[in-house]
Amino acid sequence: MSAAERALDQVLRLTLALEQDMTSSLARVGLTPARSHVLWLLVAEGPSPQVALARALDVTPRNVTGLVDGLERDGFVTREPDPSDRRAQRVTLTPRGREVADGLVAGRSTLAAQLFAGLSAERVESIGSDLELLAARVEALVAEAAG
Amino acid sequence: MSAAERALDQVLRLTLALEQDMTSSLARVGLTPARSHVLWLLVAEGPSPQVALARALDVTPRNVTGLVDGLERDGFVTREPDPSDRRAQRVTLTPRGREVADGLVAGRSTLAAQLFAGLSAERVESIGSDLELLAARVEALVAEAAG
DNA sequence: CTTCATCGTGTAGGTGCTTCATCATCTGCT
DNA sequence: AGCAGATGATGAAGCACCTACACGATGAAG
Repeated sequence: MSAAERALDQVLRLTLALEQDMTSSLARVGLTPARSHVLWLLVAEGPSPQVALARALDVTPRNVTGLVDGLERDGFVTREPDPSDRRAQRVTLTPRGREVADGLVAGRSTLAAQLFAGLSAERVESIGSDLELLAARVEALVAEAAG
Repeated sequence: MSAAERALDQVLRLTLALEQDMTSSLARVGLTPARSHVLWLLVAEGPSPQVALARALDVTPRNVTGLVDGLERDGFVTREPDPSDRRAQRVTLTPRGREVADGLVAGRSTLAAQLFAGLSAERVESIGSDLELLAARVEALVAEAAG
């Protein structure tokens, strides 16, 4: 097995472990990965119509309806009429939703700190740019495959 | 945003892109990620009882039943009686299944080569060990959370 | 030979995703 | 103003992946 294949294996191992870690962390606060993405967006963008969420998440609007259904049922968001478009539903964080969403942001910082603890700033920067290169290459492959 | 957070963002970006790339590649040969894992195992381990697959995949045996149902329906595997245990079903690759599974192995090599093309051997090794460190740390977090 | 563990699967259900159809509303063009 | 077509959200139907629980069949150990 080549060095590149070994490195790829480590990437896959990392992705698998990260997914497990994030899924279990989210479950502890009553969230799933997909629903947490919605909260994340709402923190970043503020109250948004569902179609905007669908575009940002790269999923169908129908799917956002379902995700928001779950978040609404669990008290994280509410649907409110959009003042500028009577067709649209503006999804808005409840106080509890904002609390949990802020926890997500904090959790991300904590995870970053744990992952790179004890590494010099230069090392972290270097790892970051390596990862950026890899990510860009995979994205290019995806774009190529799609186009 | 700290350097660590920026690096973590690149990890997440990489995982997202990789998932998209792999999912679409697999779809082209009529496979889903979960079903491809089963094929991958069958290549590595040879014909296996379903309970062994469940343990290796870290999912419930019931789930393996469903995955094998799909693979069987699509002609990738067959269920055969286990000669040493009449309760067990030995899952075996069909010729077509083996062909596709060999393609998966080849695809992984190709992807590794594309990802690390143009990088020196030392650089690839270095990236690999960085990734290994990160993966180990995340796995430690997962184990801690589970325990 | 009885008891207990194990293998696979039926049933039921939750989540995430899709396509297609539909209704209400918005928008641009005449 | 009025109409045609685009757009926002959702119902219906369906697939993939996963779970827990229950059960029948078989294995293994006393």
